[in-house]
Amino acid sequence: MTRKVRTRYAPSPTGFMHVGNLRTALYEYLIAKSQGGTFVLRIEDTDQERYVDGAVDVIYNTLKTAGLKHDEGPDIGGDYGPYVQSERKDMYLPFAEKLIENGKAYRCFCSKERLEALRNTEEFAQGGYDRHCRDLPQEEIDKLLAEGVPYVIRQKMPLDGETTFTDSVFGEITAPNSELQDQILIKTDGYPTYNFANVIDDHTMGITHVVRGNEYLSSTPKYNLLYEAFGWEIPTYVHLPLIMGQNDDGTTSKLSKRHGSTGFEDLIKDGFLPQAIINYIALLGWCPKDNQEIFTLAELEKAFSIDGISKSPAVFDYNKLEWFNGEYIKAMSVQEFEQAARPYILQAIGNKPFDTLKIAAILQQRTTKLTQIPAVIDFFAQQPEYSKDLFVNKKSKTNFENAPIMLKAVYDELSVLEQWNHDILHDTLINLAVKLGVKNGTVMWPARIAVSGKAVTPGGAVEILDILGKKESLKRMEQGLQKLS
RNA sequence: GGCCCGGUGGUCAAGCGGUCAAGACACCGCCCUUUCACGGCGGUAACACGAGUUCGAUUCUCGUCCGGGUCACCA
Repeated sequence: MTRKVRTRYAPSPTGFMHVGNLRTALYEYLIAKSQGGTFVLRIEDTDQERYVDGAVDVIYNTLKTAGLKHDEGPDIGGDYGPYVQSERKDMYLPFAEKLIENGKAYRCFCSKERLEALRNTEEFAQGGYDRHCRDLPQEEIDKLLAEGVPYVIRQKMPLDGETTFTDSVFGEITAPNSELQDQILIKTDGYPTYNFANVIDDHTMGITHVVRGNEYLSSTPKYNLLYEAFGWEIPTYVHLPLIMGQNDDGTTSKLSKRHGSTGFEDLIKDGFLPQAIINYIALLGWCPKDNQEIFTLAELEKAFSIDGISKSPAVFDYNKLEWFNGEYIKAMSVQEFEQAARPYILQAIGNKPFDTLKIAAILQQRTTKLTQIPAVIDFFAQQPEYSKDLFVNKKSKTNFENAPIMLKAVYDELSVLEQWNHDILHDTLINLAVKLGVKNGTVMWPARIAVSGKAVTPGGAVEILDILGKKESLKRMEQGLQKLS
């Protein structure tokens, strides 16, 4: 009971890290870390046909950028290796054969053709495989074996009664055994099926908490029967509520690509920060005692507990993720933000020699997704076409009468400036407003419109002038004056 | 369809027999302000339904309805 906690993340290398999987990985990590346990990475590649080259790297990279450091795994080793299922291939068959000896499993020689034909019957729709080979006479088995007929090994399920197990999230769950099919344990290619390999690996690797998505809840009785058949200690099951996506018609279903970006990489490409993603999905299905929302990974490791996991599925909300992202962006130092934003800034300004740090500074407080950046600062690189109506603004008390006057005044003041920096620009313009006896906005607005050509910009007139530089600023103001005349 | 699970505002959610039913996102309004945003303040909005149990049900039980998951030599 006091065994040290060991959890495992066991993805198959498909080349794509779904946020549902990431969240599972996160929770396994947190369950282990919150109790001083060990987090293991195991690659489940028993499906040779689906194997994708380079997919394992996607897993490593994702875990790394997400900060989920595993304690044991294919790349770093450990006492329970190997950590790749294909490398453990030889250990599964003996376990299956032991089950045959105990009468808990049997060889099935049914051909794929027979199974295919069976599949189209009413009978199969009702109860699945007809257990044709379940009670084959020994001599028949020997004969088929001698002939070299390929076979699979199936689990012999109890025909009646029921199986009960306890899940630490969902509580006690009972299912009738008649629902359980004689599932395949070892395929004709000698590889174990996922379900079988999973049990063997989890046990031989000393996994104490089996954490996985709720979609496995209904197959858990089969797992339990396997553990019992071997006489092994049953692990603590932790089934996680599913992450759903909202469909166009208002219904929800398991989050998939039709709902938008669902891969970790995709989300990053969309401009989300790894830590924001982690923080958000941590709260999708789990709630801390005190309702705290912003968590560092380290804080999560402290606060996480299984009893805070909820039972009902959660809809993935891009809005809220974006809010988290904004919070993380605001919490960065300007330097950090500049670094994260740089590619997007450069995308907009190209090789123009603007100060990216200054641009980052005006961007930081109003950015919630890095991908928003290019569109809002495009005017730096090139003055957009704009209507002179922009010069009219009620709140700033500007109109076609005073706008040209203000702009000209600004132009005159700035054109004689020896130095060009934020503070000087700021003081000059504020003083100008005082001198003219108008509110700040009345001189700032026309200036900002003239140099940006946009009604909405990150930063005010002063910041933009500063970044643009004297020459470009004056040029744009001249054009603005022309437009107004 | 069988089996399993779930059902508190649009979304995430607290609640675990007695609350005016928290909080966050989104939305709306006001304030601040050289635009937008940020920030501050405030607002709209929920216990699926019906029976029980109980002095008292969002909370416990059952049924209904709705939603989801699962039924492969895929994981």
